[in-house]
Amino acid sequence: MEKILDLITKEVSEAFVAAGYPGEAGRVSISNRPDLCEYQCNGSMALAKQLHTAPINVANAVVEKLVGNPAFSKAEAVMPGFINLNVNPEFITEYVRSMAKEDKFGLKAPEKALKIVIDYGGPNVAKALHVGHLRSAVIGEAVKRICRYVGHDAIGDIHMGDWGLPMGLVMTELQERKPDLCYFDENYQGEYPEEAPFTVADLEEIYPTASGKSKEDEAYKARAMEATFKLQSGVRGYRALWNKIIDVSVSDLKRNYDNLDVHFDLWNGESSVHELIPGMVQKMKDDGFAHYSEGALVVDVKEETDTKEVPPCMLLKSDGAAKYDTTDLATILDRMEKYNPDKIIYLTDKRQELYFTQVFRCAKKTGLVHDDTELIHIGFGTMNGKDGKPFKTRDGGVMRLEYLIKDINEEMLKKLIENENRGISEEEAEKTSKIIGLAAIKYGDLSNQPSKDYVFDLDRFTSFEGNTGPYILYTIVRIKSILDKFVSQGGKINAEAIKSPVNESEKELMKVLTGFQAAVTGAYEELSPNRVCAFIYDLANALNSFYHETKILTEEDADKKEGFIALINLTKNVLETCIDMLGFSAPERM
RNA sequence: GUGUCCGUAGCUCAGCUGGAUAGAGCAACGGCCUUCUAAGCCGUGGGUCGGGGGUUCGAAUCCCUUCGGGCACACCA
Repeated sequence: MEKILDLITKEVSEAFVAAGYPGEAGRVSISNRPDLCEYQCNGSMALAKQLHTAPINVANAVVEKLVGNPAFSKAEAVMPGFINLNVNPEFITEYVRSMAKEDKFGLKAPEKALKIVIDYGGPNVAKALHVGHLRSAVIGEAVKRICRYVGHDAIGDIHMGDWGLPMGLVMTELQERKPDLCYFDENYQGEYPEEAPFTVADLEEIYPTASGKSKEDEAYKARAMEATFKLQSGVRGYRALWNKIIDVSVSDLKRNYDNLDVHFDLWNGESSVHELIPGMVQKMKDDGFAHYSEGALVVDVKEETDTKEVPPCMLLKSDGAAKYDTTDLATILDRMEKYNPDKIIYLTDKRQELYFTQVFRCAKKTGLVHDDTELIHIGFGTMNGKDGKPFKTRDGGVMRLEYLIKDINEEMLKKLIENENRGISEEEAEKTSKIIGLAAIKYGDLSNQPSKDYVFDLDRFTSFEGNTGPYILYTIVRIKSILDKFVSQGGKINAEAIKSPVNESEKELMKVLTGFQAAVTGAYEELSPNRVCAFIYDLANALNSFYHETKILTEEDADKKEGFIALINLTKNVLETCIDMLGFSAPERM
């Protein structure tokens, strides 16, 4: 079904046409003066400017045509030329009733389901996830789920850093510590052992150590580079050892991402496209796009309209090694071959903006993608601490993601225990605290605009008052509680039995519900999950107001009661659908 | 230096393609639990939308300028 604003706009546009004006001027928006009206149309004023007439004359003429329209309970022209509208309650009621009946609350399917690859996560193998990885995972997962809900085919790819010098460093340090490992024996012919000769904890300690050594010790660095080269050129033992590193690391990453309820369809990395690079580079040379500059092989991506200098995209460094650029381009090539996506969306820190314009231009210019393939970079801002500077631990180090989540969950658990224990067992409390904790973290992030920096304030997030994830969950749990009680009293939920509103807060709740479709499509079009957050916050507020004004279970009029139940049931379903899109869920009790 | 993003209440943030009195939350203050979860609801106070110009009937929103901050500017990812 259509968005409610489109339906209303249609009525008003017809009135414009009937009055002899172009219909485009009939665009209706939600009123910004709720004390005066519910919806408004400002088209008369823009139109009057073109026609050199007084706006109020246009508005009056249009309003004349709106009189008697059953959709509206009020239509009036107000100086200097606003058209103020109130919609007939039955119009809203019917719309909400349709939402209850239809699949996806009446959300229109897209004309064509697009294939969308979403590149997010971007962890490095053998390194612990830290807070810097949080936004990519949280926003990326939400964007993926929103794309899917809207009706597109979205593929999430983690795109791990699993190939360059870091791998060589880890292997070098391993050899330093355990030189007798069979992996380093060139004459070794047998099978390599099942068991990895290290744990995740070892890896997480080994990498920084090795990285530190290589900065001070030239010889060490040279060995690491050699190890990297051996790995990349396919030396058997190095490949086998690398596989172990991947295995150990990936299973740990999976555990961490599972905790965040973030799931990838593809666990590809830089290594996945390694073999595509030589052919791709050769082709770019043959096609005349790549040329040497200062010893490096580059593709120029400057454009005449540039207001700043855009450096060329570098395929091979002057030492002949591939770069991050090269890997990303090869990844695009790989994705085009395998999935032929309509869009590829990247989620990284916004500092990589210039880098991605280079890569995207290069991909377009060299014909890696079609002219109409959309390459999109969502650059998100930094997660800051209360001091407004990038989030750090108390001693100034990088905060591990795992610890951050643990801190939140512990705070939540404390809070749950402090509050009434509604017969909740310790076990349930612990489970619930994790659910609420995740909602707090994700909503706290997603309710901000992706591109902006935001302040991650643990105290604020765990105090969970106001516009927070826990408030949304609380609202859902409240509804569940009423519905459970209703059912246990022998009631039957008739989901489609939406009745005309009996009071202002019920009407308001309905009006907010009608904004579902606009919120979801807006979030998709702008790739901004915060649109969904803003919507559910409004919805939760409207529900809570309604809750206070209306006694639901004790309502004696059975017809009214059936309507109340249907309405809060719909509200619950919409809220749960939305938080699922955002990537978290609600507990049964809290 | 060049480019780019940002500056809205004490704090954290909304504000859709310019519209009528700039909105929330936190914090402060005042009400509301014998009745569906008070993690809630209702209310009060708090703003020259960084400054200055301009376009417009009308600007937080568009343009210019200025101040203050973040970030990026080929062999790191």
